[in-house]
Amino acid sequence: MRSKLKSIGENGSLVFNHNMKITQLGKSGRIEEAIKVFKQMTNRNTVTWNSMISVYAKNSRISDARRLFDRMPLKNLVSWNTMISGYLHNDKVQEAYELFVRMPERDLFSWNLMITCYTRNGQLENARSLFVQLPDKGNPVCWNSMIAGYTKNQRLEEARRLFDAMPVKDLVSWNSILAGYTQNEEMGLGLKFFNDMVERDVVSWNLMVDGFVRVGDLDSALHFFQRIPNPNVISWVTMLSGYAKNGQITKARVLFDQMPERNVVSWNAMIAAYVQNCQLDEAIRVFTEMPERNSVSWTTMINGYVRIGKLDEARDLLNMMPYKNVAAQTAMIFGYIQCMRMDEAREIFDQISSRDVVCWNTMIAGYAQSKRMDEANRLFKQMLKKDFVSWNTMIAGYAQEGKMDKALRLFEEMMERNVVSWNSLIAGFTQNGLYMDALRHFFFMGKEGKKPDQSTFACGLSACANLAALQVGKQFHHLVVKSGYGNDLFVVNALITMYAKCGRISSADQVFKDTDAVDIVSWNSLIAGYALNGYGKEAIQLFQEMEKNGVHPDLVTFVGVLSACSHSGLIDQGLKLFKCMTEEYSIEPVAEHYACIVDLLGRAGKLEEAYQLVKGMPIKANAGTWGALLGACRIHKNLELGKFAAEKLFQFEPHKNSNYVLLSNIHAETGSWNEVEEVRMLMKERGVEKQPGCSWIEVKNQVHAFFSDDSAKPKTAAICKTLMTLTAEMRNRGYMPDIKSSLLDYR
DNA sequence: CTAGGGTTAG
Repeated sequence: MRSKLKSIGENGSLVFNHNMKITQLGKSGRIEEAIKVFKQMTNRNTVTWNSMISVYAKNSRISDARRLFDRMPLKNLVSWNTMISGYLHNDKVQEAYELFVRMPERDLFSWNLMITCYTRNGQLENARSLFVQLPDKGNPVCWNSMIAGYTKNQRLEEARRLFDAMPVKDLVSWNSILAGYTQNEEMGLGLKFFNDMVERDVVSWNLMVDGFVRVGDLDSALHFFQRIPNPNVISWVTMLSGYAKNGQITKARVLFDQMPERNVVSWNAMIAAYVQNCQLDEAIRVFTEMPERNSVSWTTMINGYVRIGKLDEARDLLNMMPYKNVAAQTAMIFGYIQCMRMDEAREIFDQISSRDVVCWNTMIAGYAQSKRMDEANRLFKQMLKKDFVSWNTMIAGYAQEGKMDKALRLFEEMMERNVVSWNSLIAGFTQNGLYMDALRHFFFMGKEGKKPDQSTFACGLSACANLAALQVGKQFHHLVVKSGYGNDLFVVNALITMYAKCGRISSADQVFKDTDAVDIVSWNSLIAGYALNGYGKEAIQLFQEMEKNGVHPDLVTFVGVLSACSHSGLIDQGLKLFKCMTEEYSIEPVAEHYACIVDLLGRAGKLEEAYQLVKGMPIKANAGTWGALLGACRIHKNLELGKFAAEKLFQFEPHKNSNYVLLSNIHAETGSWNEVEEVRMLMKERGVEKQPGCSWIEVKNQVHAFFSDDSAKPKTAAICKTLMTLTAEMRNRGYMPDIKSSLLDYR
């Protein structure tokens, strides 16, 4: 009897030990070893099965977990909860709910797992309705899950309302609200809340340190870190990575050396710190030194090599990695995409069995960047779970291809849109010259309650610039200041360009002067603005001022300053600057520079020289270059060279109406009417359509566009009548429109 | 063996 009991006891402790071993192996990702232990066990108990289910689930092998769950001999409540937890960790909301409904009895774990499952997948309304049904409201755990769900979705007010209504709050409740503030960069509110807390633990302190790191206030972060009564590994790692993110690698290393205890995360953080600062030699040294590595260690190293373009090293590491995971494989895919090695990227992608949304998005983005939208779309359609990034990548991809109809259709199919969705669409319209659509959607965005960010403003301003819509542009300016983007350089530079293109160079200048720290793009924008408005000398002065300020001009600067010379007829200056650009600044001229110089020489009557320059260009001439030459030929009525330039130009832009008009005008002005007819035939042959004449005016801060064939537009008749009255009035006052060119402009 | 707040990679 005694020995029998002893043997059961020994067996029991053996099972217990094996169960522990399975869990432990699962936690370090050594799933194959865990399976081996499980299979070798002769007497498994329910906990054994539950442990193995959990191990499978946490290593993204959810179908294996389910197979075990269905096969196990005796399920208890924990088995059901474990399986639901598995679905929670694998974002399978539907499957979790099916089990939740079917299970014989539920405890607080079951309820909380299901609620968390909903909140983690953004289904807050479903979570809420479960929470309402929850039988036991006395326990704070489900309340806390709801609060975290709301804060993670930026719904701080609703979180706060729940918090205030809680019958019993524990420290986690307090910390959840605090996390809402610190993680959403509301450090003013966060600090106040922290000070009001009657009790704090190390998590509260860590949240404060993390919050200050997020807003870039490292001094405050350090101040709080030093005041933590009992800092733990997480406190140290948070501070360390705070330094790393801000490029203070030395301080990060000092912290690492001072750490009283290190776990694998501390080592990983140090690797990440070196990777962020592109010190791969140091990173690999830490990687080699560390006592044990996990998948994050490997992924960080692979990503580090990818970042500096050392793909072979990255691939070697991936091959050496004992348990490859999606993140590491995705990092490798990303690397191949960056180097345009799409086939190798796809090969890895196809090998991955459990792809996550990041992996899919990376591959789709690769195809979008390579302008292979059909392949991107094929993958997009195969995706079961899409996030904002998936949709936004597709929208931006279509926009980049100029297929705004497809971009818009996807945008409208989206259930919910974020700022990036709006920005992708609006930027697409702007880049494709559909400025009115860009502005329209900017205002739709406001109606949907989405706040524009710096990128939205930059795109909107660019649309205003191209429409010369000064009044709307000014409104944008006010909105920009009100929204706190007045010092964002993308916005500032767009403002400069907007004012310049609207002919308000003094306003552009004012914006430039009012900005604390301008960059080279600001200088370039202002110089180009002066050039555009015919202020050649001022543009050159600004260029010299820029040099005095120690800002090195780039090729864009010279496009601006050279076009200033060509617009203002500063021929010698322009040629001198061109020489200076190549010789002193060693900037290789691009086609835009040549176009300016051709224009300059043309205006000076040096047509032959201009032609020789184009012929001698080391790079391929573009439409702008030939266009400049053609324009010069028109001024000097040089038919021979004009015809030649036009032929070249037609190769680039065979369907651009204005090129044909220009050539036709040369013929007409030299009296060659037969050739005028020939050009007309050529256009017909090539199917060149007259681009509808387009004009727009701003009335009461709204832009109204008119097209010459736009008779369908309501009120067009009325507008035309008014215009005729205006024209008559102008004529009465002695204005004679120049209709010479219009006569040649056949329809 | 299952749940709520804080760290490292994507």
